[in-house]
Amino acid sequence: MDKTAPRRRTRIQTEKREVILEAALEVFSAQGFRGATIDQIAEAAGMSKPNLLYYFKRKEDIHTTLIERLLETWLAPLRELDDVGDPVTELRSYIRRKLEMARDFPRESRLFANEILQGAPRIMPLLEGELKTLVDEKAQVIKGWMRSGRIARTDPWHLIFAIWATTQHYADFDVQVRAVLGPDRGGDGRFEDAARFLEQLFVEGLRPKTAS
Amino acid sequence: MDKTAPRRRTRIQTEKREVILEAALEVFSAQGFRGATIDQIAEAAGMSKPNLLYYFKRKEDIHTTLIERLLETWLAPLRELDDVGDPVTELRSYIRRKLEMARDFPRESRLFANEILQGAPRIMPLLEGELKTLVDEKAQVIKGWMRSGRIARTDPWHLIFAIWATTQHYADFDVQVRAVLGPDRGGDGRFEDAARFLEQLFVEGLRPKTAS
DNA sequence: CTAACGTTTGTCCATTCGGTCAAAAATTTG
DNA sequence: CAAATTTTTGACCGAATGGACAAACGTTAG
Repeated sequence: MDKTAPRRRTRIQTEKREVILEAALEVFSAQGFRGATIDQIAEAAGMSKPNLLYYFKRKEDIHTTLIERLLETWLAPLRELDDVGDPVTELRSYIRRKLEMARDFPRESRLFANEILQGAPRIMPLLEGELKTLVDEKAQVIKGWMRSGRIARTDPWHLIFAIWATTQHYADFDVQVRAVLGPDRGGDGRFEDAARFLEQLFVEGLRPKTAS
Repeated sequence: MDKTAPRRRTRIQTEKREVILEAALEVFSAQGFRGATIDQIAEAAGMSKPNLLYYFKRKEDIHTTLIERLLETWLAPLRELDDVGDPVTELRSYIRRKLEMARDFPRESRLFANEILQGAPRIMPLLEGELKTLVDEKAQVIKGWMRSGRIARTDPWHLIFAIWATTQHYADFDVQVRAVLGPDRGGDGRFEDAARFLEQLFVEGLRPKTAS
């Protein structure tokens, strides 16, 4: 008679858990795990602390749920990187998708950055497992492109790092980007400027064109 | 008779403050400001908490001192970016210097990243002031190079962001880089691989060479 | 309607944390 | 050496924080 079987989730539970996760994303991404308090999350979710703890037993459970869910969304663009079609076009649209994610989901990006910065205590296994596997796989695809001479020979792993770094920079270091660009250039247009720049950088580099 | 004049600093004070700052860098960079506790810093510095508080009245004072000091070191490579000499060489060595800083001072990089991620609450003025001024100035230098056709025309500000992002990535996301590269490729050689890759990326991009 | 189950809240608790303070110990100075 | 000053420490404090709990309140199915 194993009564520990996980009970079916109620409608209210489903909804409230969602509200909590949304609020927690806001707070965790801005304050980090230790910086965030349950009270802050509860207030952002519009409920009392004990009520929140009814849906998630521990603070860490919220964080874990958030990160697990995030990782899938986060890696989706890389998963889509495909062997068919023109390599330069493929990479260009990967960069574009990643930049759009930095624009549309900056909180998720910062949540992830926070976790990695602290040494990834809660997701180390995922990095060494799922993530590494996926990157290795895609690195092979890129290597194929290089072997067939359709893009320049270089290190595929570091190429992927460079794409991650440059795109996520616009989410993680947003305040710095805005501060440096100033009120005018730092406005909404900054993502389009970034897109144009990154496209050129990754495709052409900085070497001047020897006349057109 | 203003007796509040700052007393001369003792030898012991000078030394102990240094020990504390070193310990605090270790702890702050790994835990963030809120995540770090005075006890942790005190222990890392080999002294009792009240003793530490004798040298720095408040936790925030340590952090502020650390960041102010850091910013100078951090911007030094950019300051050196000079108008004389070959632009590609200049940029290449800027990238190399920044990458060396990521390798040699990863804790400083993470301290800075933590601060920016949390919205730069303690250094916003510096970003909008000193930092912006410097970047604007160097952007003009780069623009000059572009006008004279010695490097390709593109956005100098986003170019600087890209250099920051790609180099600091190896400090801030170190655990992820190691996890993905695995034990062999993630060893000491990863910075040289990164250097080679970044040089090629920024200079040539990915477009395949049209036969040599 | 009512019993069973799900949800919410007020209260409470132990721990941690930043910081204080007075007194002891060590060091410097005359 | 002795007085003055600096350094160190143990004990302590109030506030914040993660979490427990039982009682009250709502909802729903028979």
